[in-house]
Amino acid sequence: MDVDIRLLRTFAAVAEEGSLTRAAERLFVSQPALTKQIRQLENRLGVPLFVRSRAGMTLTAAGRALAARAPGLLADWDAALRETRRTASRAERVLRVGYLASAANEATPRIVAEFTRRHPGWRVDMLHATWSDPTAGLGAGDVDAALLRLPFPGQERLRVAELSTEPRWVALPSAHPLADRAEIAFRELWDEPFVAAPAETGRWRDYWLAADEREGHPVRIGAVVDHPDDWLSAIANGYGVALAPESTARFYARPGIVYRPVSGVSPSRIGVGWAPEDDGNPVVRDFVRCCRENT
Amino acid sequence: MDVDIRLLRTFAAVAEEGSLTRAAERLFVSQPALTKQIRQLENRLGVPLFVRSRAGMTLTAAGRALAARAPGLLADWDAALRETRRTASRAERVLRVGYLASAANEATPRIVAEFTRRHPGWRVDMLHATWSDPTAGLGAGDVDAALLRLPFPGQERLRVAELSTEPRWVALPSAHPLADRAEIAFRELWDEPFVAAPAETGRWRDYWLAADEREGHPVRIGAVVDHPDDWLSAIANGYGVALAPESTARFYARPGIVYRPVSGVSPSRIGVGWAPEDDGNPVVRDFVRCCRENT
DNA sequence: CCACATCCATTCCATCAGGTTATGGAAGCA
DNA sequence: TGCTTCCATAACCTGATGGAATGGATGTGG
Repeated sequence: MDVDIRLLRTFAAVAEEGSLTRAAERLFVSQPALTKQIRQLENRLGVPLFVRSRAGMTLTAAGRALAARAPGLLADWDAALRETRRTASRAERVLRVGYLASAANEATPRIVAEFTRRHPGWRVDMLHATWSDPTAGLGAGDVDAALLRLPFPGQERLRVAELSTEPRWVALPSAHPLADRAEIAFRELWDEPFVAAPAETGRWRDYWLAADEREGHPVRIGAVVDHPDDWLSAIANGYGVALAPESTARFYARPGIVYRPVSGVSPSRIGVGWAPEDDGNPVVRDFVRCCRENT
Repeated sequence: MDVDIRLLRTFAAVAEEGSLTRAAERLFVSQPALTKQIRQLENRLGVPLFVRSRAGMTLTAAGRALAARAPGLLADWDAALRETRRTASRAERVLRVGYLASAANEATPRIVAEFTRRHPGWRVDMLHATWSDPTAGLGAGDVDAALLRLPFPGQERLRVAELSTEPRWVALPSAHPLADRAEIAFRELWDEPFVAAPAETGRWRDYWLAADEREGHPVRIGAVVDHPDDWLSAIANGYGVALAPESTARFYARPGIVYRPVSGVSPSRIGVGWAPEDDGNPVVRDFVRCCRENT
């Protein structure tokens, strides 16, 4: 009669979406998998949770009772796991720092060096995040701090200190007609296909498509990627262009790709983030201070 | 990074017992299974939770953090499942009643008939419990009410109304030297091997061994059984004798077994139990009233 | 001092649960 | 009638899980 947490997550997703098909997309599994999971949950509880119809999945009274509790249970559960991880890394004297490829730059080694100088015996683990998680593991509590690009979705629930800004440039295939220009106006890129981050990154994706600075002009998506290497390949292969912070030109120089300054887009901001629970954590505070003093 | 509830239960058991071996016994699985589960939990969290030694399993700091939260999480989880089931059975107009074989007697059909007369459209599901759960499913929230033998472990957390008492008799193999006596004094049975309920039923098991009424005389266990049929077989096969309520003599008459009155033991009490959450539930209250008025 | 008991870890194996793809069936819509 | 949109089912494959037997380390008692 034991029910897996995964089943509860599935249930919550289906209850929210009102549809197996849509929930399946959101959870990145096939629809039949959810059919089975929901039925399994119903069997283990001995209670029907949904009424099936062509219109979708509608909650029964019992389903509503469970749906009302599910978010709280899941949140408590995740909080307990986070707390456990935090305890562990403190006990081991390890500071876990997530970073987005594009947010780690020349300052990073200085920051880490300064931190370890101030905290002998401590180790800094730098954990590389994919673009599908713009919080670089902070949102899930996998890290104690993170070097990020602002803004990102979920920012309200975390603490963030802005460290620096950089102009945004554009990455182009070298064969691109604009590739030999010294500087490019953003409006000239409006009709170009763009290489974008996965859709679930929401606001972050929009920011890098500069969706707000197109004066209503629609975005064309040429490819969706999740990782710097794929990003570079997609651009080199001519699937599209992409905005990128200036430092990317130095860190990800590659044959087949050129980087050019862009006018008419706001600069990118780099920040360091941490969880509100760590406001009083001297180690995290010190790491943030090192970030501030070394950028 | 999703962690199964089962792993948390395992973890809680191991943390409490301080030993894989003992926890394995308690959970009715093999010790290697727990070795694997604990390791899996540690891997998924990326955090060591125990320090292994020949003395057993000792919690690390992170392990203590998780152990502190685990009971609450598990309790919330179980409460949510209970609530969901309760909602379902109310919506379906089904009253689920658990019963111990020995607690259902001649009154039961009258109770159910009276209840369905007062609640047309409702159905009563009678669910038979094994002796390893003297709460007949109430403790786990599987039923809305239960017909029980008092006292039983966990009684404090439930509501109970006593319905009637019955003298306790003894069930003997027909070949037993005492089998042709009209009545037996309990002290004559002190040295007999007894057929007992599983050890995890604690107080309930002790009650049926009349452990308190032996004036310190130790109990001899001849067999452990979980089900009326096994119980009858064990007695008929001469593995031991057992106390039983008088009505058992009528419900479980069988060749090879005789029932005899016993003097010197307290009578057995039958009760109806329900969950405190249902104090305000008119259907459950009515069922309890039907029990009271029909015994 | 050696046999023994007590722990946890490891290995091997059988089983089952979970996922995927492909397909079916029902119902609204044009 | 054909198309789309739901969920259910079937067939298949992989990997996780649990059990039995065994190993290794470490105290303990005669």
